[in-house]
Amino acid sequence: MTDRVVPAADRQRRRPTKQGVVLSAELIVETALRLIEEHGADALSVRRLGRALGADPSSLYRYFRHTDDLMLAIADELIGRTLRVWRPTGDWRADLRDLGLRMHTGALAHPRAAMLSAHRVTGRVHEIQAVESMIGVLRRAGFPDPEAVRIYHAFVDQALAFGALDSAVTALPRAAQQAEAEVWRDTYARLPADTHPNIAATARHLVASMRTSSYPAALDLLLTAAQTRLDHIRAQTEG
Amino acid sequence: MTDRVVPAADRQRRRPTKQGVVLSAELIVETALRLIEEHGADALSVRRLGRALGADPSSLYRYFRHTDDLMLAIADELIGRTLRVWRPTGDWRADLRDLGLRMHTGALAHPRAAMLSAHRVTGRVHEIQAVESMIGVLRRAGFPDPEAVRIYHAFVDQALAFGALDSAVTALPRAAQQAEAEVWRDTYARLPADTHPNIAATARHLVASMRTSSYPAALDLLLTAAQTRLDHIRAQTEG
DNA sequence: ACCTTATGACAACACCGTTGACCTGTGAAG
DNA sequence: CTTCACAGGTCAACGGTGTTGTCATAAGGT
Repeated sequence: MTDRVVPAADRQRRRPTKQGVVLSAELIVETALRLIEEHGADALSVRRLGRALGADPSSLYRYFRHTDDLMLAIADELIGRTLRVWRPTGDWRADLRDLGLRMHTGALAHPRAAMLSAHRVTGRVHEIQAVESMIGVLRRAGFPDPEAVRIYHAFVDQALAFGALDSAVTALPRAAQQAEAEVWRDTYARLPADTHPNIAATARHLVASMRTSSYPAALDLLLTAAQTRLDHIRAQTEG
Repeated sequence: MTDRVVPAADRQRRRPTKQGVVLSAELIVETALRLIEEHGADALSVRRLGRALGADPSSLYRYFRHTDDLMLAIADELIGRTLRVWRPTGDWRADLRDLGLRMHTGALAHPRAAMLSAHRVTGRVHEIQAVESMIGVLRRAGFPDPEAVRIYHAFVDQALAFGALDSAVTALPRAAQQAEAEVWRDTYARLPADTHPNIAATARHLVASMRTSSYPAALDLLLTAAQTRLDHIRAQTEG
């Protein structure tokens, strides 16, 4: 077999499956996303997806080389949805903050998909658009090219990494999730001051903080550091 | 079957396998870690682990309820190893930097375990020790309690999130991993300047940067922002 | 109306985690 | 010593997985 996949653009023979469904890459991706959200990340298998579509599992290999290919298509679709609602204003720091928060909440809206795709490079249209936009924001802000790339890399990976981490938490079974919250209240908050002075002194803040994601804080720290760097660069070029 | 697992402490009948190996939870964990290190993350399956140990795969279910159980045992072992080699010096920034990098490389040394445990709160001794140490470092540096907790939370989640993210990349099949590297060279680096000016202008830096983890950069940005915050706080309390 | 061929279907392969039933050596009790 | 309960190793099987070689057929261009 050389390659059973035909590029989406070249497809024309829209032949329905036995159950009357007309397949397409888009339909497959949509169905996969629905499957993941409704029945969990483990619900995504070629066979189950085929069943959900009303098609033989092997038919999907006419559209995607292998499951990994499909994962990338799903990831790109998610990127596209996030980017589509982002409206940059020209204020680099506010724009990046907005985008970061959107990426994070976007991931949390599809936790299982986010967990499976956060670490993938798709090289597809939506991702390319996103990269172009982000680097553009940084360069227009005045960051020299190497610095812009460095900060872009850290920024995007941090958004994806926290998105996946926080998604993993929400994907935990209800019981396990509640149990983890209780560990902070019942274990950490009760440690005696003589053996664990620092935890005891900050217990109240710990319990409060650990209930929520630290991503907004981490994002602000990253942007603050970038701002510092930018001020430094501007001072140098002026002086 | 009620439960085929017997607590490690209660075990006494040390019966060798057909191939003469005497099993134990420790031996299984060690062998699993070796397997991951030597043959990649996807080399770890119950069947392969059984083969590597010289035992029937189903024997392992006498020691661990299921694979997840085994993964957690492995993760627990890793936390211990990381913390055991950390020696704080008193310089808060250097100490946190050192710990962050150790956590990250510790995760990368055993990607599968890192991916499964990054988002879990164990409440066990090693974890508690780590929390106490980190918050202690920040408080001694002069951060007020709410600020110390905020930065601790962002710091530890960042280390865990990047550890898991980068682990996921290395856990990818060889082929997929190489394919991703090629996307930057063959797709991004070849985009024309008229449609994607920002990517075209920074292509060289992008290809170089994307080859490596952005965690060190992200960590330094976080620490820089923390330093800025600390300077600000000190100026206020002095003035 | 014909012919090509894209595309769907089928069957098979080699793997996976997990479990119920079985067998046997171990170690303690008599 | 011998006995004997049973921990712990083994076997075979189940239902799942991704993937591929082969075949059948309907769609579309000529």
